[in-house]
Amino acid sequence: MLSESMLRMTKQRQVILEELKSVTSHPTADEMYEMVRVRLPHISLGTVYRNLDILSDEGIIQKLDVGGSKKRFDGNSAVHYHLRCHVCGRVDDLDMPLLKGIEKEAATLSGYSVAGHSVEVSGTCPGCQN
Amino acid sequence: MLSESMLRMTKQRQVILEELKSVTSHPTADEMYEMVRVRLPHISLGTVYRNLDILSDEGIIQKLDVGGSKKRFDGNSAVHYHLRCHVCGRVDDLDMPLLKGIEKEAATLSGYSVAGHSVEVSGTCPGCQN
DNA sequence: GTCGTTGCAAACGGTTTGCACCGTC
DNA sequence: GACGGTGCAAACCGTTTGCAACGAC
Repeated sequence: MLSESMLRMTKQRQVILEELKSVTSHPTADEMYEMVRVRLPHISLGTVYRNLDILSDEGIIQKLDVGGSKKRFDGNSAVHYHLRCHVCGRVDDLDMPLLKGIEKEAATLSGYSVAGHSVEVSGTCPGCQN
Repeated sequence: MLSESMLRMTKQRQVILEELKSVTSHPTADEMYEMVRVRLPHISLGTVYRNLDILSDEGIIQKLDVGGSKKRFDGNSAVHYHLRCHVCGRVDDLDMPLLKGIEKEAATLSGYSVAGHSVEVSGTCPGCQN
């Protein structure tokens, strides 16, 4: 696609992408900043934000709008559900089959032109249950 | 419960609750502020935020953590799903039966102590489809 | 050489908070 | 009259943006 041909692979963009792909957690922008700074100590937080935005616009990564005030990022661009711990805030993948019928049902009920759906289960993660 | 006995029903709190219960939309805090100002022109935005927080802590209303940067509030405290228009940002109720099995399934798969779940369908609302 | 990208710092938008006064219980 | 609630404004926090220098193509 057109926008792809304009994407320059800078050192910063490459490291951000590699670091995100290397973890199965769902880091926030400032967690990504800390991870990337190990390899690129002079990178700025603004650059991290800009690249995470660009990479998610391209569909290479996912920007998650789960509960909580901070957005999180997911190196896995496939649709899948999430679990969120309301004690420590961590977000885990929920490896469950997708609810296939829900989008068509929602479209019929509401008249919306449906583009997607998300499911978030909240609770206490094993580590926070003591 | 203890906290309930300490709740004072001020004019501001009462009007905020009445206005939220009177609409089926899911207003943001500043939309609530505008709605309430019709009846209480001198109310402050901070008071609106404080009361919305208190009322949702009491379980009288719901604070919605749906996609988008602003939190929204729902006078209907029963669990239900939502639709969000990614063009105009409006949030509608999705009147669908709850997915009963999903919490138990998630708990089994993840080891989480599950407290709840949410489903959000996104797309374009009828009004934004032209 | 062009033009997208970077680092920096300042600005932004939504929300929270400290304070002195006010009004409900 | 005690003490929770209010209005106001300043602070806060995550995120975005303007700008001049930089570097990938």
